[in-house]
Amino acid sequence: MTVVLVVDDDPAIRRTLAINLRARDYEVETAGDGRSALQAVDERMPDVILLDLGLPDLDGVTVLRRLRTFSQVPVIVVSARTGSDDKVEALDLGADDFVTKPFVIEELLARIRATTRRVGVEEPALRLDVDGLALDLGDSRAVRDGAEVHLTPTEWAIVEVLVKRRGKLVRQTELLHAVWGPAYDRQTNYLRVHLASIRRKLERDPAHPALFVTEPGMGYRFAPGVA
Amino acid sequence: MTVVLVVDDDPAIRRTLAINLRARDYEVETAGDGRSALQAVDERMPDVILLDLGLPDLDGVTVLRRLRTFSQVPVIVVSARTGSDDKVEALDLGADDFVTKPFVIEELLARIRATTRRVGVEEPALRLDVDGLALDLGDSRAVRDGAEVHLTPTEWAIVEVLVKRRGKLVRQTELLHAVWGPAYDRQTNYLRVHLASIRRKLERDPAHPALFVTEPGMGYRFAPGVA
DNA sequence: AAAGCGCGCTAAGAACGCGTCAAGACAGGC
DNA sequence: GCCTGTCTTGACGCGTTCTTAGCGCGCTTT
Repeated sequence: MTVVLVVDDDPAIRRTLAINLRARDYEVETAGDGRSALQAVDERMPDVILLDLGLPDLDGVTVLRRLRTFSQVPVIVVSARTGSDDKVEALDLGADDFVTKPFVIEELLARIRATTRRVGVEEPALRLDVDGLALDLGDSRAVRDGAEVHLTPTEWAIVEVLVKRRGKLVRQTELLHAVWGPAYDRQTNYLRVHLASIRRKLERDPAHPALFVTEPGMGYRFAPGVA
Repeated sequence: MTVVLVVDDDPAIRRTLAINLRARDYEVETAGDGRSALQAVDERMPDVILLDLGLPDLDGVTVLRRLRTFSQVPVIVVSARTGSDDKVEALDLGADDFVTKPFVIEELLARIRATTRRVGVEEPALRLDVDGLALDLGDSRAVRDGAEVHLTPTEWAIVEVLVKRRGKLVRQTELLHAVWGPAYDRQTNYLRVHLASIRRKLERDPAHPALFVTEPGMGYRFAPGVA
């Protein structure tokens, strides 16, 4: 699980970020000033830090400088300062990215993903862990109840499409088009056969699928957590 | 010397960036469209790419997608598109940063420094020692159970790609592209033959590979420690 | 109630992918 | 010019995966 440390003196921003991050399956730690931020880095070893520059005790720049004396953890500065001087300073002190307030949450999340990807941290977007099933699309690995399961290329192709749109209905023609190409729009029996083997490997009870659900007449849906 | 590839359809921007970068002792290569950009990556192996999204032939997003099928080189998107959707898309496709035009040159330079610094930090994975096998990518030396083993240039090229992405699946087309070039995408038999000799030299039991694992239909994976 | 449809399931043959071997091509060094 | 090491190319066998067809069940339609 990826741990994000949010450092900001404004409780409202801490809360907003925490909610959005937790909704994306990040684990969130918060700090309201520089000292507790540095302490939190020591204790929690976060995978990425969102750092505001305007802190009550230490300047954000100072926090960054001290941090870099003992840790290489990725830092994304989130600040109201828009001047390029501030950006240059922060980046040269070891920050990995610089986002100005007000920010669009989607963009910040994408920048977190980009940064963690570069550093090699596992992304929650590509990793997922529900109901005893662990899937890693980036690594192409699947683990059911602790045991590694082998999926064939076609099975992976189907699983990827469904998982990337988790919760949403994917029509049969869409799946066929994505996996086999436009010419196979009508080969719904392909799906029946391969979904059967996918369920046999990934479902807890293949006879009563809880994860890879059929919507009769429409398509399939990856519905985790809708127990 | 750090090589920067500047991809933009506007000659004025190419020139401006080239002048500024050369003044900072970067080596600069330029490209005005997507195809020549991808070609330049193959030929010059740049350390960082500045990529405009509005190109005359291929969309910048397409360039990025294709690029990521064979190279992990850092990409900073430099675009006039300011929408957060564009940013999210580019970042999730594998871009490392996103700068909007017009940009302050100092900030762009700082972002280049930040990106290259981050990539340089994780490099020292050049030596490794697992399961009786010692590899030194810098020296191109391999030692199996105390005895020095000789690898051919092609074998080294393959091993390097796999080891640098240890644990991750590397697709056959990626390997072929990285080792033989874009024209050899289909020559999967090259891989079969060379992987055989790599295993004969590096695996403890070449008949049952534990390190250089095949993922049928997908690619290969260097998976140390997954005993 | 019967017919039609869509889906899950199974099993078989066909097709594919991989590892292996061996022979030929090629280049560099002596 | 020959020798050595390397890379390419083709062929074969084996195991896996995909395709295809057929059957049964449950739901919807007529």
